[in-house]
Amino acid sequence: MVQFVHPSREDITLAGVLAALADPMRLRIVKSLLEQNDCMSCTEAAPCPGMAKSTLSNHFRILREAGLIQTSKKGVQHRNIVREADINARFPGLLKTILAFAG
Amino acid sequence: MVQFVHPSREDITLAGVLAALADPMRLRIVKSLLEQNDCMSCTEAAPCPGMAKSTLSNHFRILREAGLIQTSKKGVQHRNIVREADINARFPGLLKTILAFAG
DNA sequence: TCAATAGTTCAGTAATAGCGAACTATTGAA
DNA sequence: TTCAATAGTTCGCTATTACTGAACTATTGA
Repeated sequence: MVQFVHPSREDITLAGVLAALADPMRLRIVKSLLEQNDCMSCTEAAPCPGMAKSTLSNHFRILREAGLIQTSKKGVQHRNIVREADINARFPGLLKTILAFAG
Repeated sequence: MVQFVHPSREDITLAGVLAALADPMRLRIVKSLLEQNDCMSCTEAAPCPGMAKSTLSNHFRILREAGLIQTSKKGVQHRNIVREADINARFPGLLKTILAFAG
């Protein structure tokens, strides 16, 4: 069983969030997650054409460790949701502002 | 004479801006530049204790190439200003929102 | 002309991204 | 139970990038 690292709300840093979002693919992933409001990684929901599974897994790990998403197991799959409440509590308006400009 | 690379306004990308700001030192540099509204790199204005000159130079280069600052020579020194108008035109509110949470 | 100052560039090392291959965990069916 | 299929992670590799001190360039002023 793999345990996921999720920083607590107060451990989410601005630099960490910005670094996590400073990648077009991860920006798209977060945007997509918010639009679907529930998303399975990899092939299904991730808008990542022709990207290696391991690379995708790494992107999700970076988002997770930055505190942007929460991952839980649901059968074989992983369910990822954006930690909107935590991010908004920590940096009000930041996520919305950034995503407004995301492709 | 060193020529500086400054992307045009429309070449400024969201990912580029976020990547440039996804470093605590560079966030502080930009914040400091805005507060002073005019700033010489290195020792004088940069809030960077004990950081190598080359590292600092590199940070300024990254900010410059992301389109966040404009550098011009003024005698021996370099004058750096934040390209507020360009950033705001491209991503209204983004800079203000991010800097509001910067240390 | 020369020393002092401000920055950049260079070379080396350390850290990180991206990839395929191998591995783990869960489901569902024979 | 056992085995194949599926979803992700981890590993080993290579390629790119960051950090640093040392050397270099450019400008000022004596």
